[in-house]
Amino acid sequence: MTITEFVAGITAETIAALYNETISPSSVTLNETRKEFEGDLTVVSFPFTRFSKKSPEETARELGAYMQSRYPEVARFNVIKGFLNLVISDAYWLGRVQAISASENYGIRSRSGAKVMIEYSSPNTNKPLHLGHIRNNLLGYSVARILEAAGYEVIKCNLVNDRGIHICKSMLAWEKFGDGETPESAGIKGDHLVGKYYVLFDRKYKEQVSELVNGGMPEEEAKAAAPLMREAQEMLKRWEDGDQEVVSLWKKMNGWVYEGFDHTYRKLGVDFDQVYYESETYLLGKDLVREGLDKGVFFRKADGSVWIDLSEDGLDEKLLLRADGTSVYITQDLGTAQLKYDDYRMDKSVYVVGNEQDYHFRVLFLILKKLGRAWAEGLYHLSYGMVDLPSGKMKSREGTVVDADDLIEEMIEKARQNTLELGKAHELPEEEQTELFRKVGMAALKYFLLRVDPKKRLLFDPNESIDLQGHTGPFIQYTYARIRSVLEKGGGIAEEKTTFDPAVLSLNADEKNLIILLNKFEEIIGEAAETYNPAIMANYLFELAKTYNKFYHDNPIRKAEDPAVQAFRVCLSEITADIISRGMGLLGIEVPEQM
RNA sequence: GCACCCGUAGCUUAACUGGAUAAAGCAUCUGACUACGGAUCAGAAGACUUGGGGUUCGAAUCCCUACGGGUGUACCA
Repeated sequence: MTITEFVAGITAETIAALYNETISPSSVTLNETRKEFEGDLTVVSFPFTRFSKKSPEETARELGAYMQSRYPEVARFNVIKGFLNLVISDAYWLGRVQAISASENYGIRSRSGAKVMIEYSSPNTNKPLHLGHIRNNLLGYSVARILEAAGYEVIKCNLVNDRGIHICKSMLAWEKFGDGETPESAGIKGDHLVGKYYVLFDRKYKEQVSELVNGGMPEEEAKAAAPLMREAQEMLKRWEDGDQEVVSLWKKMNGWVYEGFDHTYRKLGVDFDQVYYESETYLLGKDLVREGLDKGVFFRKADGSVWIDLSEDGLDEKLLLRADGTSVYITQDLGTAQLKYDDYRMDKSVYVVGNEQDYHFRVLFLILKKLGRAWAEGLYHLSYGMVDLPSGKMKSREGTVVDADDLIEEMIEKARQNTLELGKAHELPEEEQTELFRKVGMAALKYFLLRVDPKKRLLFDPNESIDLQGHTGPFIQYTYARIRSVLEKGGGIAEEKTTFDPAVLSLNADEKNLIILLNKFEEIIGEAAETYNPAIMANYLFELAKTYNKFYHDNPIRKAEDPAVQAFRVCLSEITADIISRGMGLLGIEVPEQM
C-alpha cells in the first residue's frame, strides 16, 4: 500500500467515525506538505466542512486529534488555515524501507491478464528516419515498458508504410538516374541511399514543373502533367497489377531500407513483436464498408462513393470508398484495426502518432464505435507534438531534416569528449569506453526527448544541441555510478540487500525526503501508465537523483560512525540505485556502473 | 471560415488534475574538494502564469473573450 492510499484510507475512516458520513478514499485531496511547514502529508479539509458544520480549522484539528490518538503511524499533526499537516512516524517509514528492500521487484505490478498493443514507429520506406521518428520511437518503446511494469501484457507493433506513390518516386528516380548504384557500391546505408533518390525525384520533378510553367502552363496543370509524375503514377499502377519487374525492384529497394532501419532501431534500442506491412493490408477494410452500408451507418452517394455523416458528432462527412471502389487511408486503417484485434484480442490499443493526425483518429475511433465494435472503447491515440527546428518545420523532401543516424553519432561524440574530460573513462579498457560513450550519449538524447510532456511540441536547436549537465540523463547516470562506487568501496556489492535494525534509528530530514521519494516509485509507474506519459517517470527520476545527491553530500554513508546508521544508509543507497536503474530502463535508458 | 492543441523567470521545462508564498535545470553572480566520485552541493538574483472578465472558501489549472503560435479541415498516406 502506498502512503497516499494509507492516509486517504484513514481519513475516510476518521470521517466515518466523527461525522457518520461515508466517503470514498479516492475523493480525499492529499498533497505533499510544503517545505516550509512541518509534516509529510497534507489533508485538505475544506471539503469536509459540510459534514462537520464547523470552520476548516476546527475540522482539521478534530480530524488530526482523532487520527493521532487512533493510528500509531500518525506521530504529530498541525493545522494551518484549512490544511491538516500530518507527521508520519519514523517507524512507518523505516518499515517501508525494509519492505522495499526485501521485495524482489519493488514497484512492478504482476500481470493482471490485460493485454495492450502499442503501435509506434510506422516509417515510410522512402526515406531515412529523422528526429521526429526518434521521438516517436522512444515514446512508443518507453510506454510499452511502462505498461508492462504496470501489469499489462504488451505487444509492440510496427505498421510499415511500404507502398504508394511516394515509394514509386524513389524507385523511379533510382531507375532513371541511379546507374545501378547499391548501398555497397555507394558505401552508404540503404535507407539513406533510397532517401537520396526520393529527394532527387523531387528536384527533377520541380525542374520539369517550372519548365512547363515557363512555357505558359498553369501551375496546377503542370504539376499533374510533368512526365516524371505521370511515370510514377504509371509505376504505381504496374505495382498494383503485380508487374514482375516493378515488384522485384520494389523488393530490392525495400530490402535496403529495412537493413538501414534495423541498424537505426538497434542503436535506439527499440524493437517490435509484430510487424504489419501496408502492402499486405491496404486492401483491407472493404468488408467493413459493406457492413457499414448494411447497418445503415454509411451511405452511398449518386456517383457510387461511400460516406459517413459525422456532423451530429461535431465532425464532417468523411469519404470511405471512392466512386471507382478503391479505398482511401481511413478504409485501410479500419481494416488494420480489425486485423489487429482479430490477431490479438487485446483490451487496449495505443497508436503513437503525431498530433497532425488528431482529426483522423477521432474519426477512425468514432466509426468503429458506430459499427458496434465494443473493443473500440480501448483505442487510444497517443498524440505527440512535432519536433521543430529553429528554422521551422523539418521537410524530408527538401532535405531540411535532422537525420536520426547523424544525430546519434553526434551525441555519442559529444559524450566521448565530456566523459574523457570529466569522468573516469580512462580507467576502462577501450572496448568498454566505446560502450560507455554510447550509453551516455544515448541517455542525453533520450532523456532530452522524453522529459517533455508528449503533447507539447519540442524545439530542437542543433547548434546548442543537448546539455550533459543539470536536468539530463547523464546527471541521473552519474548519480547511479557514484552510488555503485560507494557501495563497492565497502567491500563489494552484496547479492542480498543490506539489512538494518529500525528500532535504534531516528530519521533526519535528508533521509526522510529520500525515503518519501523511494516510496513513490510504485505510484509513479501507475500514473505514467495511466496517462501514457514517460515524462512523469523522467521527472521523478531527476527528482530522486537530486534528493539522493543532497543526502549523499551531507551524510556520511560508509563513513558513518554508528554501524546501525551505516547499514541503514547503505540500504537506502542500494534501493536508490536499484530504482534509478529500473526506472531508467522503463525509459529505454541504460545506466553505466562507472563513468 | 470552422475545429482541435499550445501560451508559466532571458531560454528549456514542473506544478500530485481546483489547494497554501508557482518549482527546477540552463545562462548570470557568490561560496564549498587533503572528503564515500565536484558530471556534485549550498546560496543570490530572476514570474501580477499573454491581456481582460467570470465561477468559489481557493484558479497556471474550469467557463467566456481578445491577442499570439501551431495543426487539421484531401477522392495523399
